[in-house]
Amino acid sequence: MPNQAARSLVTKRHDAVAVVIAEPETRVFADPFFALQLRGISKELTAHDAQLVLLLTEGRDDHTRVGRYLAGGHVDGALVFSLHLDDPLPGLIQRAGVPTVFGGRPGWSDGSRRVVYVDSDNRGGAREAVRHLAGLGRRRIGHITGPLDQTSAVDRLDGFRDVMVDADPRLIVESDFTPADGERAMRELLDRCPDLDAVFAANDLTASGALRVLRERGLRVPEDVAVVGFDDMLPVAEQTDPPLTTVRQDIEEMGRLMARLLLRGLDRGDGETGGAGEAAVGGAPRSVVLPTTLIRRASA
Amino acid sequence: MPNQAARSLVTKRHDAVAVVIAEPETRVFADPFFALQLRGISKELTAHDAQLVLLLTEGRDDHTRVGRYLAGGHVDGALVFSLHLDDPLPGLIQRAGVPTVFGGRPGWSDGSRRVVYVDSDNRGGAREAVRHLAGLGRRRIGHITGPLDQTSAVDRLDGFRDVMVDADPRLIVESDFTPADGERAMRELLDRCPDLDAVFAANDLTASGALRVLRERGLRVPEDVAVVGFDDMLPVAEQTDPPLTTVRQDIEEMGRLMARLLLRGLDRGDGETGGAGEAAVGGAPRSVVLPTTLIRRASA
DNA sequence: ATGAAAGCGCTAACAT
DNA sequence: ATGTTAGCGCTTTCAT
Repeated sequence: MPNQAARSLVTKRHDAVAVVIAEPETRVFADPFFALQLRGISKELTAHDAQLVLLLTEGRDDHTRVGRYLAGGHVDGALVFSLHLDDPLPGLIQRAGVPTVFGGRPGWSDGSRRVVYVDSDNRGGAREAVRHLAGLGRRRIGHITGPLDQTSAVDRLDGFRDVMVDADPRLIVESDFTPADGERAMRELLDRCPDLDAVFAANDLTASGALRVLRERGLRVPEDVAVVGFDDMLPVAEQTDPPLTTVRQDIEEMGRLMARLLLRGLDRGDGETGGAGEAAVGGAPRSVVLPTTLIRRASA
Repeated sequence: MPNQAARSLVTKRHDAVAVVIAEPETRVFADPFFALQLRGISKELTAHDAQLVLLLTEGRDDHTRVGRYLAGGHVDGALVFSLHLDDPLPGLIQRAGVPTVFGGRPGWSDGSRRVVYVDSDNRGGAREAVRHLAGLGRRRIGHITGPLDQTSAVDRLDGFRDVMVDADPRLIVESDFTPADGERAMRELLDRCPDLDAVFAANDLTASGALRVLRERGLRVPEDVAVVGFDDMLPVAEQTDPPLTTVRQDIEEMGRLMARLLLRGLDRGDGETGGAGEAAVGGAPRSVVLPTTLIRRASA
């Protein structure tokens, strides 16, 4: 069997793609989100005989290591996740000159660079969630946000505001996508506005925490307070009591699409079509935003 | 900066190790288990400047692909997880001749090969769990097992039997480590033995499903039925109602240790010591079994 | 001590 | 169509 090192030496191709996950906190892995994306990515990569090199970064010092690795030309491209606003990674990556697709719309304001990303329609999905609540006759609708240094959280908040134009600011409380902090946020919301009749939580994990607090306070869901989440993580959304009405995003498909866009950009695209939200068939890959769907269960 | 391909061509080293996760079902990623192991592995590898190449196998056909990759000499070694009894992977790996450390005791009976693995003391932990229940005065103790084609599940069942020597066979029901099937198993247990007063579930996820069924049937935990889990996955065990008494295993440490053993076997061991359950300091790496601890919360 | 050269195993370009 | 050869960028050996 052929020796890969010799092969790469002459072809300058490695058939390997780096997946960079910035994991500043413990949170990332408490959450099936990354696992699902990874799975989508893995499927697409193996279908193209490319390997997945996983780069987990725990802190600032790791960033330089990742930058070095990417610049070292070990991989043909990179898939990068969960950038926060102040993240030095994009700069490093650009300097490394590696073809990259981002997971989620990057947050930096610099419009000069043309970046390719895959995201869900967070804003549209949030609007649909809140409109659903309003359609149920709810008027005092609270929102538990995600961490506002991530665009997904900001976009969902914007969607909330699109519908609740004059929302009482006390009805919005920032949280961090974890169940535990979802509990804290729900308590705060209830303390500020005991008369609220609905909550839109920025993800399912947060919603599950909120549900627990509601029950603990003796409030019935959905009769007293209706709850909508975001993500539709099956193991969470179907197991809550009551089962969660939520905005579904196809996370595995996002991963698959990221890999596909990257591979295509690397000229390995074989003209394959199909799949919802496909980017332009020929030419340079462009960002794609996938649609979301409201899944009605019992909580709203 | 140096070209890695050229470097590997002459040094025959890649500073990369493969992590192979056999993922026959969807389950693997619903479960934070692998994420935690991965994190431990990643930490140790990056500390030694080695890269992590992730190989996910979805089905039989993927096995040959993995075998080919491993035999292709792309990586210096492999870390292999979640083997089932009938798994063709070990054979392929051995044929590929790649240094390997297994996660969890491999199940095949062939004692001829000397394999290196890292595992928790599943049997001992299970014994401790059941003794705790017995110490609470419980007599009709049920056991919801994991999938019995995995050694971890078998070992925990053996631990259960060590204490409950003459256990009524109806008190044992096989499950698959998921919350949903945990519910099913708990119902079955209750239908068979309405008088049971305790349950040892083979993992926390299963226990959480059992807890839900118990509440749904109006049984109080721990007054009517005491429950002990296994794993101590914080996001699960602390969030259940009531919080779960469980057997803790240090999953991240297992991952770290696997990587350390492998690296040492590759002669990259720099004499580093420390860490519980460390294998022999010099010489070839040997398997290590990490201790478990009972964590008392409210459910038993 | 520093520098020149051979060769790792492959692919691509060239010659037959 | 098949066979031959240069050279990818590094490390290691050997000579200065």
